[in-house]
Amino acid sequence: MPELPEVETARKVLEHALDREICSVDDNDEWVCRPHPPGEIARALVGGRLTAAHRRGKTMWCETVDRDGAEGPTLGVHLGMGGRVIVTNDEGERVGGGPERPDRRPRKPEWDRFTVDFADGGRFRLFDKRRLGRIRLEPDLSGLGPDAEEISAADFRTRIARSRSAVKARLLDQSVLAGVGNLLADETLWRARINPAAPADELSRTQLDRLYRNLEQALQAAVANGGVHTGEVIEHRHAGGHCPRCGAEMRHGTVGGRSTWWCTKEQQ
DNA sequence: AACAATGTTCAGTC
DNA sequence: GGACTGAACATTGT
Repeated sequence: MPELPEVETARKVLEHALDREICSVDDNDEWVCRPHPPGEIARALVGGRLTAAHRRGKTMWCETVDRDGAEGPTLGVHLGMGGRVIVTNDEGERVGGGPERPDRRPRKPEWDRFTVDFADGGRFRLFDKRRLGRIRLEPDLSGLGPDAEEISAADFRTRIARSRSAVKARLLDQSVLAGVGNLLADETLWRARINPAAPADELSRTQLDRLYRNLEQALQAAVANGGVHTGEVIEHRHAGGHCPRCGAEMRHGTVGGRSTWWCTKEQQ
């Protein structure tokens, strides 16, 4: 489920993995750790420590130091479509909370795509059934726009409206602003009563400001309530669903290459 | 059985 | 260069 709110939760979990000596690293999943060959990330980290956990949009990265305390490489962590960060103590108990979803099915060990073991017996792992998450050294953040939680109204307006593309495609474009995913985009557009397919450069100043306000509100609500799936329109995104405000039918289509639902009456 | 799913990236095309 | 499409990744759920 990771969009900005979930990734921020994961970042906080990751903070529990800081300042502990790294004694071994399993980086053998060549897909998740690409382009690094197995062992490369391990060599870069073993003996050192993670010292800070940052986030911009859906991308996280840790600062590191080596065994002598000198600056080490940054470690990029991306959850992809369904990855989770899990940190445990020396008794295997979860620390730092995070999604409390009890596992209904037994967890296969191979779903741990990357693990860092600490000298104190603790462990950090990227748990990711779908293998769409990613770990890499020195991740390139230059292609990311400003974080959706931090962008100003004025910056938001200019960046979104700079193109003819559908406004939803602009919201999803991580180089325009970072952190909005498919569900949050639908929730935001529904709250703002704007058609997802509307050309971004044809939105009025009023609409852009309404979009901005509703993005910030949807973001706050998602953080407070535990994730983007708690959005007001999310449970109505299905065939036969109705708008929870006006009762009109919800319509489905593809916008910006992603599955999209909108209210036929309020989002014309 | 077929198809869609919260994300990114890359190749190909217009 | 910009924008769009489809594929790839592996698994689950409808």
